[in-house]
Parts: sequence; structure tokens; C-alpha cells
Amino acid sequence: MALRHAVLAALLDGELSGYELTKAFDIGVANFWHALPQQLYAELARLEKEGLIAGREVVQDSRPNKRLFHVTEDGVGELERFAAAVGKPSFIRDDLLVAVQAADVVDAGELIARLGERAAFADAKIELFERLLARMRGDRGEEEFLGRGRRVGPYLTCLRGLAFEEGNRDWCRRAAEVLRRRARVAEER
Amino acid sequence: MALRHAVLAALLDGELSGYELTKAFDIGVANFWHALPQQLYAELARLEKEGLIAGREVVQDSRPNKRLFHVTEDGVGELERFAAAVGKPSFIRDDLLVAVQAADVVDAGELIARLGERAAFADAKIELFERLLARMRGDRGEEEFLGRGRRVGPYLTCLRGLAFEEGNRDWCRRAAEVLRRRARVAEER
DNA sequence: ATTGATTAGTCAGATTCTTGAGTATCATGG
DNA sequence: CCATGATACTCAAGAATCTGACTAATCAAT
Repeated sequence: MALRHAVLAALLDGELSGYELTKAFDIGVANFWHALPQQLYAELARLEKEGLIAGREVVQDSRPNKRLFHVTEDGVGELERFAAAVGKPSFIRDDLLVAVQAADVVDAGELIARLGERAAFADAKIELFERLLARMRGDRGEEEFLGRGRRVGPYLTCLRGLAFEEGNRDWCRRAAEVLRRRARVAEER
Repeated sequence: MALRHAVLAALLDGELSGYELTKAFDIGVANFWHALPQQLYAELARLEKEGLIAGREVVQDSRPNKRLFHVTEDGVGELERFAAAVGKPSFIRDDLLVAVQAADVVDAGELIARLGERAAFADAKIELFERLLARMRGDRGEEEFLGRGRRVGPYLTCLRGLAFEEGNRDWCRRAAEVLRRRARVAEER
């Protein structure tokens, strides 16, 4: 049941609409959790019913109206309990890794192509995370921001997201290089 | 539907029983996918019914009998198709990251404790992965093994697992250090 | 003038994953 | 002699997640 806590944690940044939340949890951004809009709207409804968040209607004239949510005191309490409980370690679950595990029987060309695509995707996320980090720390240096900044939680999770994608990129490049080298050697014979 | 392909990929290593599979997919080992025994036995049954794997009964006298499975030609074909299809990028989903996202409102001491536990867990996995890698490459150097070894798929995924856990460990240490530093500064005031 | 993108959501259904319990045998240690 | 742990699996139920479709308005571009 971490989705509810992920939503609570995201709402600490300030009031957000369901739609804004969906962008934060989008596959292209999510630096600490991922979820689809349908899940998020359902979770927002549950959280509001339980009093962990509260919403207020905002009437807009040039766009559809929206509801902005914020975490209540009870919601913060729930987060406290969550943070104090032991969580299970995260594990890897990745289609591309499955394909590479089967590298010795599948077409190397296809695999190399997938690895290239993933590396490019990782590059894009790396750039995105770097921009996010720069925006969060403003004109301060990283050490100064982490020492004295107001909200370091999102910064820290963004750092993990960045390192994760750097790991993805480096590994994809390495794996592709290994497979290319082996393909060349196989051809020579 | 990557679990089925993960099972197929795992069975490329040689004949395995359901029980042996469960150990490979265990939270403590899984370097390319994770799943519980219940899922694996169910998936094995489905795969056998569809003819992608085949099993043979092995009678043992000092232990319960078991069934060893291997991938059929159709199974390899299925893996080929899977590897050629684009997969969605993997994303992060981690309780501990959620907790750190909320770092600015939850108890820092608890969070630091969780980060320490996770770093220790990562350390254990790092050691495990390093042993696995050493065993796979035998007396050859890494470059030589990757260039000429028979089965490099599992080696490559294990490398990713290793890098992932190193990333976890480093980030946990860094985040804990930042939180400790901030706690000290807060106390001094 | 209409197509496509963005904002702001909702509904139903299927699949996947997790929780929790249970069966049965054999080996090992105290 | 009994408890624990490893081997080898199974069943049921529920929670979480994903697929796919749908409404409805505004804005920018063709």
C-alpha cells in the first residue's frame, strides 16, 4: 500500500490537482514512484474520504475547473507511521533485462537496437533530472542547498532517479558493446 | 506479460525445477526479475500447457520427487518475439524513496535508520553478485569471458544488478549523511 | 474550419501480484 | 526424541496495477 503514501508525499510540495499529480507520476518523470491516472484519481478519492487529504474546488474560466488537494494533519501522521515502518527492499523488474538474460538465444541485432533505444531514453531522463535538480537548488550549490534548503526530500529522490538512469545508460551501452563485439567475432568465423 | 518470458529466460540456464526457479527469483537473488513461488508454479503450468516448456519427472528417494523443465523450440521462438518487441522503460517503485520524498515532515531518526538498513542489505547483495559473477567467469578475466564465453546473458544482467545495488548503497549513505547533518544543525539552534 | 494537443477527469474489466495458509517428506542438531 | 529447516509444491482470496475506452472543454496551428 505505498501508492497512498506516495501520493501524500507528492502533495507535500504544495496543493496539486489530480491532473498535475498524474504528470508527476508519469513514466517520464516519476523519480520515486510511478502510477497511471486512473489509479491516482481513485487513490485521491480514497484519501479524501479517509480525511488524509482535503480538496478545494478552483473555478477556472479558460480551462475546466479543477480540485486542488493538500495533506491534512492526519495525512502527515500517516506518513510518519509509514516512514517508521520497515519497507521491503525494492527489486528489479525490467523487460529489457529479461531480454538480455536470453541474449544467447535471441537475435543480437534486435537486442542491440533495444539497448540503444533505452540508452537514449535514459539520456533524456538524465537531462530532465539535471534540470529539475538545478531548479530546486536555485543559485545555491548542492552542498549548501542540502544543508540549509527547506525541502530536501524531493531533491534526494531526484538524485536517486538521476543515478538510476545513469546506471541504465551506462549498462545499456556496455551490454550493446559486448553484443556487437561478439557478433563481429561470430561473423569472422 | 514479462513474467512468462523471465521464466523462459531463466530456464535457458539448463533444466530447473519449480523449486529451484523460486530460489532464482527470490528477492535476495533476482537480478533481472522478481516473483513469488505461487506465481512461478502457476506460470510453469501455463507455459507447459502452451508447449513453450516441457517437463520431465525425476524420481528421488531421499527427497520428494520433482519435475525439471526446459524450454522448447516454440519457447525460444516466443523469446525471440519478445526480445524484438519494444518494452516499456522500467521505472522506480520503492517504499524507501517514498519515505525520503517526505523527509521534511517525518522523523529524521527513523528515516536514517531505514537508510542504514537498506545500505546494509545492498552491501549483502553486492557481495552476492560479485561472487556470482566470479563463479560465472571462472578463471577468465571479465573482458575475455564477455568476448568468448558461452552464455553472457546472465552475466550481463548480474552486472546490472550489481550496479543497481551499488547505486542503492551509495545513495542511502549520502541521504543518511545529509539528514544527519541537517539534524545536527537543527539541534544547535 | 477542422485537426490535434492540452487540460481535467471517469468507468469497466482483466491481469498481475501479494498475503496467508497448508501438505508432505527427509536431514540435521541438540 | 523433537524441533527446525530444507525440499517440493498447492490453493484461495484479495489488493494492486494495467488496458482501453470515453466525456468535455480550450487553444494553437493548418
